[in-house]
Amino acid sequence: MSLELKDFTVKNKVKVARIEKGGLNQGDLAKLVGVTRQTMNLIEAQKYNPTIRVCLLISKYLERPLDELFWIDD
Amino acid sequence: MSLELKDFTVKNKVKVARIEKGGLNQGDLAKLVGVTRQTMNLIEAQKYNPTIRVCLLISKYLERPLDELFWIDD
DNA sequence: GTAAAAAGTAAAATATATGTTACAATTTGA
DNA sequence: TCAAATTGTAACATATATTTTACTTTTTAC
Repeated sequence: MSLELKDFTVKNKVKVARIEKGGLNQGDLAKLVGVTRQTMNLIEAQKYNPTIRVCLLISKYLERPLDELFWIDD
Repeated sequence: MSLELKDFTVKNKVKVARIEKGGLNQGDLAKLVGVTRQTMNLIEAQKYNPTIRVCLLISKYLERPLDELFWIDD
């Protein structure tokens, strides 16, 4: 059984970055980005693999580069 | 009718970056990343919105930062 | 010029990101 | 403390990313 795409778990520091930004809760960020709070919760919990569009909007509103917010360790 | 998520079109320069890397065709890159050639074709044609995992792997194999490869114009 | 390779594309099926609703657990501030 | 705000989570529904198969068009190399 070879290495599958899903073996590369995407890690992120969205939660840390959001809190460092200050005064922004999950619901606020979700609303800015245009997803539900539940989706933002799952992203912060690293439970799945968002689309680049959502990531770009998170990057924009948290004012952090994509490469700083999302990575895979290999 | 307010602004929807889908109004933010994701742009990318994957095709340019792949060709600049040299000696890598769509099929090669697709195989490295672990998606089909058709998916890579649609991504390069900017027909849709890939997941961050696929983007991270493209970034890795093309040796370009995410922020350089993908963006939204607003 | 022509054959082979690469790229573009499309329809139908499948996997999964995201939404909706609802409730429980935890944290925060008075 | 205790109530309110925030966060975690779960089942089910929906939208869409990705696959599969297959064919056409364009590019490349001889």
